[in-house]
Amino acid sequence: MTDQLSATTPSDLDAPVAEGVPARPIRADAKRNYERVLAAARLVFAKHGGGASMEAIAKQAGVGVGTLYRHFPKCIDVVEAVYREDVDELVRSAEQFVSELDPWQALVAWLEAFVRYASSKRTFLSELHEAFEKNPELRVASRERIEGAIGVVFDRAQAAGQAREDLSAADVMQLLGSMCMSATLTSEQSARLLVVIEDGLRPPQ
Amino acid sequence: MTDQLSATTPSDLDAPVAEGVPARPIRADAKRNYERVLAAARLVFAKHGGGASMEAIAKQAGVGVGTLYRHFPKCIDVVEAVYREDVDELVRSAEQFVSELDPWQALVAWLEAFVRYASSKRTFLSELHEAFEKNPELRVASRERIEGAIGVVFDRAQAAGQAREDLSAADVMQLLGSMCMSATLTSEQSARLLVVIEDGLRPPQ
DNA sequence: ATAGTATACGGAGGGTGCCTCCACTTAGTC
DNA sequence: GACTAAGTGGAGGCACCCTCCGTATACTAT
Repeated sequence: MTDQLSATTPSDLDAPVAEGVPARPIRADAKRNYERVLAAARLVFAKHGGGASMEAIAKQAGVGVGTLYRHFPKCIDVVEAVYREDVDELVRSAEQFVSELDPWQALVAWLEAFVRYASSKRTFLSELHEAFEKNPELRVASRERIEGAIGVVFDRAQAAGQAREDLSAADVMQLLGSMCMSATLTSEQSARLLVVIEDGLRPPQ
Repeated sequence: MTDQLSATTPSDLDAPVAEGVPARPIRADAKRNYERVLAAARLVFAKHGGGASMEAIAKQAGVGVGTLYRHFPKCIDVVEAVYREDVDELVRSAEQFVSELDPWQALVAWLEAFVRYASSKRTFLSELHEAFEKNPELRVASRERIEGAIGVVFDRAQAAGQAREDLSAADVMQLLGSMCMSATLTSEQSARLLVVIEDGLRPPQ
């Protein structure tokens, strides 16, 4: 019983498999419901934490549980899909900042986006952990994607002489990531520490 | 922790614990069942992973679920109690190794015990994470106790000139702990890496 | 348009797990 | 031995995950 939707990102939804046999396109209502469920899940997770029930998500999305399970065979698949979207968002925001802001501002903006992203995962850690356990590829792939995103922003700032040269993007990731993972971090504290990190990233005078 | 019972349910409704005249002692059958449950839980967790059901644990222990819940009001409390015992064991083994082995052998023996301990947590991580989330004190206290244990062993090895001087026990803990936390570590790999670490801890020639 | 069909939908219900409740039993005390 | 607080067991309530299948609907071919 394999379900193609479960492990795909929304961008894959509209294209049939380009493999000779012309599969039917995804039905419009199915695509709509998939997106509604995902949006609902994000909302419910934000409100009730990662332990929210499938019934609650289905209700919020205005669909039956059967529909929900059609798109996400297992409970944990919803968590995974939301997380993948969040990582997408983080990657996309890096590109956006690079195109709109000057190198230093883009770096700061992205670091702040990262802290926001990480803090939205605080109520969620157990479930995310479970998702990583079930599917180790998710952890590795996500880390790579995030490192790629910060790489773009950070290298650009370095190239512009606005970030110190003796660090790599991976270093910054390590520093910020582990800070955000700490179980006792408050949002005020993270704001203060982020300033410290930002100042520390400037080239030494 | 010398008294396991008092640590699990500190919120007793008992009369004010006046030093001299204690309330009734814990009944023999209650104590016996507490220990049977804990032993059963360890067994079941080892066999079925941390997601084992309370019913399974009660059955393995040969008690009713009511009894189980009397001792451990919440499911996660069982996880926590087992974990606390494991940390105890780790601390005790440090003392034992120090008293029985020479400084270097004791260090190696303890590092191996730690890797064993950590690997027994592999099937358990989500639940442990949840326990930490519910009770942050557990994480901090356990870390301190473990660092205390390795401190004894490592400092002794340093004092005997059998471990390099430019490291602290916390450094060793950091190195080994994060190695063991990696989600993709196999037991063969951990054995190989442990040898690397052990050799690296020797004083430079 | 219309008919035909693969696809998708909904939600009742099966199965399981956490936890509560309380009638019964028992260890410890007098 | 009688008394009583402490402890026990397990039926049952509730919530949750997931399956199943009758019904509805979006697409396709004509």
